[in-house]
Amino acid sequence: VNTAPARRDRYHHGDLARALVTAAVERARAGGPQAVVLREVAREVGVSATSAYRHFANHADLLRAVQQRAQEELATALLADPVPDRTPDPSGFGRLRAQCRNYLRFTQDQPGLFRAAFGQDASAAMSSGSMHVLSDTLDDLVASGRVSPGRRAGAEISVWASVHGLAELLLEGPLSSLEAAERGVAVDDLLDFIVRGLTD
Amino acid sequence: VNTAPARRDRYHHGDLARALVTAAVERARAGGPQAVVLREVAREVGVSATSAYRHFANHADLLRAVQQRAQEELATALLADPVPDRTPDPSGFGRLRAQCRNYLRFTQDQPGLFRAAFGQDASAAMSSGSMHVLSDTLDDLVASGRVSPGRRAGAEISVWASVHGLAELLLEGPLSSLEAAERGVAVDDLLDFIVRGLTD
DNA sequence: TGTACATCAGTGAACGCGCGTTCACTGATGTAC
DNA sequence: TGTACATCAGTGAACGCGCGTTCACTGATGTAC
Repeated sequence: VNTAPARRDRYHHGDLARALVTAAVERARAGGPQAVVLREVAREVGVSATSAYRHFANHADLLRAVQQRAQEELATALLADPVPDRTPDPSGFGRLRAQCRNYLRFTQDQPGLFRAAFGQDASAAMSSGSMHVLSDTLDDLVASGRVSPGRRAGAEISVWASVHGLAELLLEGPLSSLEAAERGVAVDDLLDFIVRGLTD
Repeated sequence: VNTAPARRDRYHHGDLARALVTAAVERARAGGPQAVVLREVAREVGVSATSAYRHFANHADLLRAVQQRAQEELATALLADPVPDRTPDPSGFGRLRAQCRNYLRFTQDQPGLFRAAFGQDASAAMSSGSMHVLSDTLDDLVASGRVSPGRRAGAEISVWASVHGLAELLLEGPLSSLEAAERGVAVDDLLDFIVRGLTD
């Protein structure tokens, strides 16, 4: 797309590794992991394609860096408070619901990054971001007595799976043809479904 | 892989379209949608690459046929009875559980086909297989009084999302590093989670 | 303060790859008469 | 029953593409003395 190489004043870039990752992330944001083309990324930064090999072993290595950044951005997005004026939360599940909504919102708003975050070999995410966010919230629900300890075990996996699955189905799966209103209903239904699954 | 072209006795193949799809499906089974290489598929069938264009508009068209077959195979797999000697089913949710297990089993046993079924533009699946199977089972659960009518609305989407999500996370997502035993626990937890989500 | 030199970070040209697709074509088939 | 001919289903050679990666290289930097 942007074929014209960027200008650069100094021969040495100074922070080329970071610049390449940033450009690569923006490409992924716009077009998913497939859009992370090494030569194109270098071109955008205004550097020869070869120079990337001073900082990354190969293309897959660059993609791994993008994946990590995408996962971080997703985890950060989960923590956003979607409700400006905090509504009352009698059930106590408001925070969990908000995080699930944020997850689904992120996948809709940033499909490219979402794809990049969970592409190819995403095993590294196990110990990272989104999982911990959900775990913490579930821990608090147990602490406040909303969720019984017996329901806690493995709950983050079930919750995560539910949300992740709906995201996939809506994004490019069989539910991608749903209208906005239908999507909203599906999301609302799923949130209720999740809360019921955590209680009795 | 198999570079040697197949032999053929007659000039006209007779059923080339079907033969190409079958070969393409087997490639997808082995290596996912990316393994469906038009030239390679033609080679395996023992036919020039050009001949494929007598039966498919282009590569994407062939891939669509593969996708459809993969979806059919998944839907069929859902109906398999995984328990040879039928265990008693006091809760009445045995059939739903079995179908969910079958879904997850299919994604583990046939990752390539699963990827092919839900690749790129899978919107066609909306009206097809897996969805209907789940819907029918849920309808029966309502009919037999196991699930209240109020819980029925949109339930297939929530159930499907849960199962599909766990499949994704286990397959190439962040949970791909789980051992077999841990996977089993995650699946069992999810099934309980789903049943609870459907009831109260 | 000046200089030699190892090291680091960049360059441009080139390669091989194998794909999807198009082209002008030829062999086989089946139907009208 | 035989034959002309339109149509269908196949062929092989060729093209353009743009990628990731390697190569031998050059410019800039910083440190030891």
